[in-house]
Amino acid sequence: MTWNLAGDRPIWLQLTEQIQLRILTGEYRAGDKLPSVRELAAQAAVNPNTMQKALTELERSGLIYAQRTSGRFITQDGERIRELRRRMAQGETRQFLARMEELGFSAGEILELVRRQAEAEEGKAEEDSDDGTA
Amino acid sequence: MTWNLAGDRPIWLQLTEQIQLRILTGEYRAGDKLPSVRELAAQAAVNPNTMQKALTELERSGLIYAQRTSGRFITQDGERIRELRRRMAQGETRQFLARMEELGFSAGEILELVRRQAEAEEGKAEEDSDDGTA
DNA sequence: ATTATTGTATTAGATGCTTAGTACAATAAT
DNA sequence: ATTATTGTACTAAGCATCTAATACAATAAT
Repeated sequence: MTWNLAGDRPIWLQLTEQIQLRILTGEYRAGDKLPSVRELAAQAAVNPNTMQKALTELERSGLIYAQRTSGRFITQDGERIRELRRRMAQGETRQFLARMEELGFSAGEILELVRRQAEAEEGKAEEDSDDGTA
Repeated sequence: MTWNLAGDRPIWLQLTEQIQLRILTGEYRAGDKLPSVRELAAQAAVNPNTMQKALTELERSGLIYAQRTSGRFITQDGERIRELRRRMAQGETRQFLARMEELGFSAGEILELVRRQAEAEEGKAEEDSDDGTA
């Protein structure tokens, strides 16, 4: 995964979300040591102050904690991480359904769209990993 | 539908999106006259300049057009509106799938979550409109 | 002809975000 | 003991957004 920052929202917020995503997906695992503020800032090509703000936000939510000079670490509480992942998925789904219903689609139509889009992507992925043989 | 403005993105952008949504859903119909800039700004409780910027953006995309002193109107091109609605739906679906797959869910799991969430909401809606009889 | 409405443009000020630069305290590494 | 690393804090400057206050031109309404 790479850092992907859009211009229409505060960067520190996007950093918070993306680091959280890395924790939820296991790219950063429970108990792991995070790179230092300066290192993360360099990776993401942002100012250390901005990264600092993002990390402070993640501490507030309890997902990471700081130790004065050893660095920052992911929480040991794996169940908390899995639970948050479940809640995120539910939130995304609820939000998606709400937006689609605002656009005037019924539950059945939405399911059909998701099914078709998923198939389309799967087909594309298979092509990408194809060796070209028939 | 009511004006719903969050603080983490430019207000003029959110206004653009929400007016567009009203056009796509038929709340504003093809050929309709829009309220004046000042009127819309008052409705949304924002500065007229901000609403002006939002409307200018919608003109750029061809969804509305301005007539010097008569006001602003929705495009007559109904097919264009329906086409944009289809594309929006596809975009939302693609984006949703991408986010869920980032979270590590398979196509099958995603479909199941959507199905369950849709049922949950349907049940809730029925309760809401229920007269209380068994 | 006069008035009101509408789109449009401009300037100024307040606020938040981001970067840049610097500094300090605590402690791990040597 | 000394040095390097780390989290943390602060100030200043640049920039975009938003609000506020006007102003002007075109034309619909009267």
